[in-house]
Amino acid sequence: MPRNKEANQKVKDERRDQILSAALRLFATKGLSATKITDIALKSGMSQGLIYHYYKSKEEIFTWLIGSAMAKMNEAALNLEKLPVSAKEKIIIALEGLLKGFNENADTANYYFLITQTALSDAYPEDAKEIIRTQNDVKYGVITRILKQGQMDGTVKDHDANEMATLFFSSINGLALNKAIYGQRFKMPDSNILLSMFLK
Amino acid sequence: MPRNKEANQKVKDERRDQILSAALRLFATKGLSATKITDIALKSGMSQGLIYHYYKSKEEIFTWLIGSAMAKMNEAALNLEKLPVSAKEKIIIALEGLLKGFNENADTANYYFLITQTALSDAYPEDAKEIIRTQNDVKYGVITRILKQGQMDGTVKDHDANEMATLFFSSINGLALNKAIYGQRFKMPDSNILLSMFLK
DNA sequence: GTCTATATCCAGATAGAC
DNA sequence: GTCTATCTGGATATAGAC
Repeated sequence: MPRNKEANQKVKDERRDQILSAALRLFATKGLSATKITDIALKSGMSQGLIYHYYKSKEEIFTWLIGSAMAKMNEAALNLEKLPVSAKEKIIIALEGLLKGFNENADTANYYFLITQTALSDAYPEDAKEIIRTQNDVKYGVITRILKQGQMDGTVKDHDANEMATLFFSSINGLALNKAIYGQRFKMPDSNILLSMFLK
Repeated sequence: MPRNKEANQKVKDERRDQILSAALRLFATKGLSATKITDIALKSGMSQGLIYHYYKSKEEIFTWLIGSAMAKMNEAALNLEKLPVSAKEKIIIALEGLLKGFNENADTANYYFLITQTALSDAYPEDAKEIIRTQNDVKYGVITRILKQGQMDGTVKDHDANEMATLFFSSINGLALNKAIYGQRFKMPDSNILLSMFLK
């Protein structure tokens, strides 16, 4: 019995992951409202009914995705801040890492779009919006602090750091959306062009 | 009789405009699928039934909006290209005009978001997607040509012009989305920061 | 032209068999 | 745990009165 319990738990986790990964792509390409539970069931290879065995509702799946996306992003941002390198280096690493992520893993761009949609739209679950509202400024804070540090050591341009951070994420977001739209056909621009906004 | 005909036509046009302007805001904040015809009716102050007197379906309203948005943008782009000023000046005018537009007219940002959504999502009308597919490269073409001209006269940086154009619109799009999300609370960054990506 | 009432359909969620 | 069948609500679109 205790043995089976573990095995069962593993199956359960796998199922939940299947659902999440199918849902992520569907939500990103169709939006929450236009994604039907049957779509998710079809794509994850199970019946509609079974979905409800693992999640209470479509909204719950959605909110779960947003929560884990924000958690991953914030973790990455905080790890970046702790790296034992200069501010300038951190900015280069961040930017190149993000662009590379978009190229190598389609889900990365999808997560970005999901977050944008959710923040913008009234039609998304309130608790998902709440997660974004409370957690979005973590990564903004990290980049702003790094930029300010770079200004102190003279490697970063002397524009307003908050405005630069806004442009940092606006541009990244814009690129993510382009990537999500055009997929393989989208050629990521050279990171040096973007860097020239921030670095002296 | 011929007199009334004109008056009637005017009322009809006004009604159609009311519907379009209500629909634009709703589509931009909720997405196509989550926007109900009753929402549009409520916001434009008429009954559901009447909407169908002016438009065949929700999708038709949507496609109409996309068409007019693309037409306006392309017209603006082509006018920009014809201005009797230097390439550098054109880039400055374009960027500052866009940022100003986002600040002064909320609909501008909404149009951008609508277009992004439509390009990305399978759940949007095929003819709307087609409009974007065929017309989106007009403005890309304009900016790319201006950038190349600026490279020839030595005022624009020597990165790949296509990549710079991509970054131009990605950044603009990202800012438009931020504006659409945060409205008044969003402070547009100084255009000089963005310009530093392109100008020497 | 405009409204109210309604037919029709479709999707979310549940129930119950295996 | 998984499926099929079904309940139920809500949204699109239409019909018909004024």
